[in-house]
Order: sequence, then C-alpha cells, then structure tokens
Amino acid sequence: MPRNEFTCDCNAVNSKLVEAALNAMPEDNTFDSLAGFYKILGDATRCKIIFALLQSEMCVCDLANVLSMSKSAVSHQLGKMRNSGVVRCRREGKEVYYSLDDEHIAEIFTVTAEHIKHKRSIGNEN
Amino acid sequence: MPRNEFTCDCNAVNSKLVEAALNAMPEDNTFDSLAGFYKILGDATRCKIIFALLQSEMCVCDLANVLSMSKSAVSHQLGKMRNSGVVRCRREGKEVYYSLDDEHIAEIFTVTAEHIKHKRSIGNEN
DNA sequence: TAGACAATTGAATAGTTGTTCAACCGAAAA
DNA sequence: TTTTCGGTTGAACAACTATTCAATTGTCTA
Repeated sequence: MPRNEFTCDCNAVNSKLVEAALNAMPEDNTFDSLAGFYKILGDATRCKIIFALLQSEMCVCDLANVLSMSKSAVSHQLGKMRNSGVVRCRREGKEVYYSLDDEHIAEIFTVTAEHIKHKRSIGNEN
Repeated sequence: MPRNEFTCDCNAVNSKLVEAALNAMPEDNTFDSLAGFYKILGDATRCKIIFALLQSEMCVCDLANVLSMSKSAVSHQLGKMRNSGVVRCRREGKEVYYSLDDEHIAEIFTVTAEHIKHKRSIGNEN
C-alpha cells in the first residue's frame, strides 16, 4: 500500500493541517536568518558583551577586562556580532569602540531576560 | 612595569567604566540560561517547528511532513525543546501532540521575525 | 496474543563553533 | 623611522551539535 503524497517516512495524521502549514511556511532563508540571529545570542560570552554594551559603549580592551578574557577571544566574538548587525564600531585613535547597533536588540534581550527569570521562579515554586 | 589590577592581558582604557560594568553583571548562570534559551531558537529546524506550532498543535508525524524530515530527527529536536520548556506535549492514543509551552515564546519569536524583516529591508535599500 | 504504527532513544558520524596562539595591521608616541 | 600598544585575523584544536540508523517502547486493533 502506498504512503501518502508527503515527503516524510510516515503517513500524515492530519493532512489538511499539514498542507495549511506548508502553505503558510516562509522560505527556507527566512528561517536561516532567524536562526542565525538567535545563534548569535546563543552564547554566554556574547550575552555578556550585549549586557555590558547595554550600559555604555566600550572598547575591546574594556570588554576583555569585564569578561576576564583575552582581547583576541573578545575580538573574534565582536567580529561575528558585527557581521550579524548586532553591534557597531567606531575607531578613535588606537581604540575601537563598540556599541549596540539597534535598539531592537536591547528590547529583545531584556524581554527574554524577563521571560527566563519568570520561568525560573516557576521552577523554584515546588 | 606592572599591568593593571584586572584579569585581562591588557590595560583597561576606562577602569571606572569597567568596574561599574563588573558590579552590574549578573552571575554566570544567568547568562548561561539566557544563552541556553537562545541556543534552542538558534536552529532553522527548530524555528520551523515553532512557526508550525504557532498555527496549531501538531503530532510528530505531521511536523515531520511539514519539515520534510524523518520522525526521528524531528523527535530529537522536540526532545530538546521539551527539556528547555519551549514546547509541551500530550499523548492521545498512538500520537503525541506538541504545542508551544508559553505565550512568551510566540511573542519573542514574532518580535524577532519583525526585527529581521526590518533589517533585511534596510539591507535591500541600496 | 501478535502485528502494525507512532514515537523515543542511544550510538555513530559529519559538520559546526569557541578559544588559543602567533602573526599581522593601524595609529600614536618616542 | 622605529617602537609601542590596541585591535584584527587565520590556523589549529577541542568541544559541541544535528541527522542518520537501528533498536526499543507504548498503544491500538485484528
């Protein structure tokens, strides 16, 4: 007996639902952008950098001290964040100052932090 | 000549700023939770799952068909999302139905999608 | 009870990613 | 010009992660 017309290794249980979802799905590269953005935020080092920059613009050296990391490690991360449009930089003499590129970043970051805090306090209730 | 009192391999440029940032820094595990949450969203497959579940509850088989992936691959991802509190599931006979665990997920997800769309349209202006 | 099917799980593998190290670039000072 | 110092970059390595495959669990039905 033939399987259904879908591409998976099993029969769809609710094919109407599956078709509707398929029609609503954006293109793959939309999800790649979205996942790529979250991937940048998905690292504790980069989260710390964002938190620090939430307070004020800082040069690489300052950030390295705040994070207790080498300049090189911090610079590598800043490079990725720059390429993703999360931070912006400007040179002033020998120093390069970094800041958040977009106010949305701050909003998304703080909303999520609230969410996490909320989830945690639920987890601690029992 | 001794370096400054900080832990990095260089002199802090603005030590007042560094100290202030250090004092404001939450504990490491706060950043681990935050990064851990973003890490879950930082994968195109999981973003697609969230998008699909945004529309309606679905069983593993339906999701596999929507994503054109094996049930096993989808189930592995759902397992991680379950452990992170992003999705919830309920069994109904042979099927296991998944849905988003928390309305905040939907909010964070859609806000970010808007942000990405906005960033992109800026990028396309030139 | 045996068979069918949805779903889960562990091991294996290929691909990705974060940090280190060393070399290098750019701007300011000697 | 040469030195110094902040910052960047590429290669290498270790740690992690997503998918596949095979075996297993749980539920319904014949």
